[in-house]
Amino acid sequence: MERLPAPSRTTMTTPASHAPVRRRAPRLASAGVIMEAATTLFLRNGYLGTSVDEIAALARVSKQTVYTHFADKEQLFAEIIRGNFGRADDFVRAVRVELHDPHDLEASLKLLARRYIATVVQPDALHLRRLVIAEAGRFPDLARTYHERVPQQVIAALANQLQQLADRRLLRVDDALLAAHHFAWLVLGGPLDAAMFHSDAEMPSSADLERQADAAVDVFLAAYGTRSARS
Amino acid sequence: MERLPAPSRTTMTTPASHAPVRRRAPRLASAGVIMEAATTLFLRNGYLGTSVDEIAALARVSKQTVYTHFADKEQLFAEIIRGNFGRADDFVRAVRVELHDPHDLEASLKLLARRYIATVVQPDALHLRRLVIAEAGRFPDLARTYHERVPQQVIAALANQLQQLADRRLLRVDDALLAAHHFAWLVLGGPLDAAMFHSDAEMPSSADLERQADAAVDVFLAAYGTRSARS
DNA sequence: GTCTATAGCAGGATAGAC
DNA sequence: GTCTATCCTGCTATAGAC
Repeated sequence: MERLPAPSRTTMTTPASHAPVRRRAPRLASAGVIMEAATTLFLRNGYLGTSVDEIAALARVSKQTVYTHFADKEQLFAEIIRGNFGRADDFVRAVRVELHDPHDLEASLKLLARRYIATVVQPDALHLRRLVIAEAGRFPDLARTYHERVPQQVIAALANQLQQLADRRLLRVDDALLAAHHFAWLVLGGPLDAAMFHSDAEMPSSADLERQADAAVDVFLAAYGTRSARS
Repeated sequence: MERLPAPSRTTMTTPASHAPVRRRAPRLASAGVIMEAATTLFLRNGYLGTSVDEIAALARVSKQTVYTHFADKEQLFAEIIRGNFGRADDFVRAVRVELHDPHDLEASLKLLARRYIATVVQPDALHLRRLVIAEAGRFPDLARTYHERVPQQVIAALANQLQQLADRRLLRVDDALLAAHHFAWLVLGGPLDAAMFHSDAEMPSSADLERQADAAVDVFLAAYGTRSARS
């Protein structure tokens, strides 16, 4: 068995660090280390591509210790995915703050668009997305729940704010949820699609992504803005 | 070992049935049957989730026969993915035909938008997409090439036609490739994202998808149309 | 709770007969 | 080219000592 390097003891035991974390009894130290190791390996090699032996080795515990904390490999996997349900919370907050009472709506949308892309094409977020999609056949409930709790939460928050802006006549929006989808996919579509198929190394430059973010907002405002600002 | 049902002898030996098919020597019958079986299983259960035993059983050949036709499991997988590079050809042709000299541009775009969604959320196309993304880590070159040859071909064809329409002053387009991305993701974003996370059964209704297609085109034309047609 | 050791089986790939 | 039989490795999960 290959000897794996010691796990970097970063603080990620419970990614959803805000929200009312009512996660049963406080797990012992080793459980956290195991989850950390398993997260790394599942994200890198997928569910079937990761063995419990590897997880134990990376966590520097025996395989049996893994099985005392988690009933089986499936449960460990599910718990890891559920532990990431809060992953978009920071960005959701940013949406609410930035669009609550914007002085310059176009500037606020462009800022959010850039941050939206940055949040989503972050390697961990990308690999998590790939993983959940890859295992949607094996874990259909988990995939559906993840979708509702993470990406759809962002869309819902956007829809909320767009509706408020429409109420104040700062946007012309009929269907706020639809408009939120249009914003999201104008902004994310290109970068996210490319990122899903490419390895981490071959991402577009930040400058390029920012130009795409701005262009997406221009299109969004052409359709939904109150004053057409295109040349 | 579970006895699998006989493969439905449909015609899919070489999905890219048009294009200059220069696929070395004409393979023997069994190779086609094996690829057909392997395609079914890879799409359903993923690369690691599919065993060569299962493929052989579904193809009704012995495992050794699989290995006489394909060097190993990886090569069989790669050949199957490459066999799907022509998957978008029909839609690409439709783009060229429909936007070549449209009498009613809005109607043509809405027709294409509906067909675009239908093409992409088709179960086989969806599972293939999931599969390629899931294995992007294990087969990075294959994933990149697939992306260039299939989804990006569609975008490129769209960009071409949008540029021609812009030359004829039927659209206002600066960057045709960017505009094509905007069209693509306004149309596909919502449905495709939902489909990637959900099982086949829980797709939105066709009527719903058509309304989304129309709404996406409305937004596209608000930004890129020559006469703003929104109320 | 943690370890070492192992059961029990399925995986990819090959040998050798026909 | 196709088969049956087999090798050997690696997998999930458990037993049993401490």
